[in-house]
Amino acid sequence: MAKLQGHARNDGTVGQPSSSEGAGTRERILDISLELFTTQGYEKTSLREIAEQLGFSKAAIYYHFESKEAILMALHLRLHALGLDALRNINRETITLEVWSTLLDHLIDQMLSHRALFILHERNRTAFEALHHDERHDAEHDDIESLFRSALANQNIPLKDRVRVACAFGSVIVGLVMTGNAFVDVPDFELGEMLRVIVHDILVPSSSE
Amino acid sequence: MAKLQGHARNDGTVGQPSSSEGAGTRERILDISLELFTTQGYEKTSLREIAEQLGFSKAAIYYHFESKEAILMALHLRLHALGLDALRNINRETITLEVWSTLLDHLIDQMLSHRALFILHERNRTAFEALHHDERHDAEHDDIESLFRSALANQNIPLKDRVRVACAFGSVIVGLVMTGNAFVDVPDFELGEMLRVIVHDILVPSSSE
DNA sequence: GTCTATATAGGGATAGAC
DNA sequence: GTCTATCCCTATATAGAC
Repeated sequence: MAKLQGHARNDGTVGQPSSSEGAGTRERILDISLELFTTQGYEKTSLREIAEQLGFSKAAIYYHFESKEAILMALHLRLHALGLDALRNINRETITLEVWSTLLDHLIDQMLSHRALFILHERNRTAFEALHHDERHDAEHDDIESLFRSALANQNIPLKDRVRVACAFGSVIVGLVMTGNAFVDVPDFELGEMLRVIVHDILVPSSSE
Repeated sequence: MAKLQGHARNDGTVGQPSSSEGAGTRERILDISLELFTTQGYEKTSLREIAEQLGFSKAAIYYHFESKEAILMALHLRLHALGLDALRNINRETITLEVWSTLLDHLIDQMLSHRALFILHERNRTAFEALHHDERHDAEHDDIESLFRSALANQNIPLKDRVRVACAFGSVIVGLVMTGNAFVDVPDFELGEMLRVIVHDILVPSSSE
């Protein structure tokens, strides 16, 4: 687990091919894996299958990645690399529904631009959770999910509001990643606008109080 | 796949132990599997692991189930066995947002009573989808998911409404199964009421038109 | 109905040639 | 940077004793 391979880069560098251009094989591996992990699931996808689609042998993958898990980790880091710092640097104690509304607006944009990544995460929860347990990727693992989870557990926020935040989050998730191909014809901008309106309806409700 | 084993029941019978009371080993297997499949994922869970928790050997499971897949199928049938016929017998062409609201009310009740089953399904999408492809369990496979999916693709319903249905569905899913243990302290009835209110807010919005 | 023992296959991973 | 060949392990599933 901790042993680093000779010349492979296992860190989160999004990098170009190191010396001469090798057409970014590393990125091709990640792209194919992203697709297969999403459709078949992480565990059901074998390295042989990935290599097959790439046109070369299974063992070649090990030049680029230390292990199968490392591929998933790299995809995980792609998610982290999205500009979600805005979401992480908020004060979790004094947060209001209006702030959540703004955050979800940003999140909708990110999800529209990187739908495939979010779908991967959605459909491989257990695999990603196993990642967290194995390798502590420094500090507190701060993806968007856990940000929301911590908010949902925050006793300072009234329960009713927390449930609404959860539902707003769920609306975005389902609207963008869980519907399969139901809304593929709809332009991203249009779909995003609709979701923003609905999120607003959830967080600033007409009924009650 | 098609070969039936000697004395095992591979159909959907929820049945009691056949002859003398064997304490319903079949159901015990399903309960343990439900738990392990949910926490670790279907693929990551081995029959040895299941047997271990049951206190007997791996091979014994094969007396009760033809295969590992058959266990998942049996759990799938538990979902089917929930009284969701009301949802299936609706007219999909002339359905309105009000009708959807009613259906979701029922769904919330079902999810509250059988949370574990829905969580299992949520976290093992790919495994369940593989089931559908392998074995055509007669007729059109009519679980709740596909009911919603067909509604989301129904061109007779305005796009805006379809997106709202998706979000309402998503709110219920996330509120009940995707939040982990965030709302475990909240009594089912209270949580259900909150969700019903929010679903109403989504489907009968204050903003727009 | 549960056991032990075994067959068989496939997975991840490594060594070393090119 | 990719290959072939191989190791080792674990998984599902079967056979047959008790």
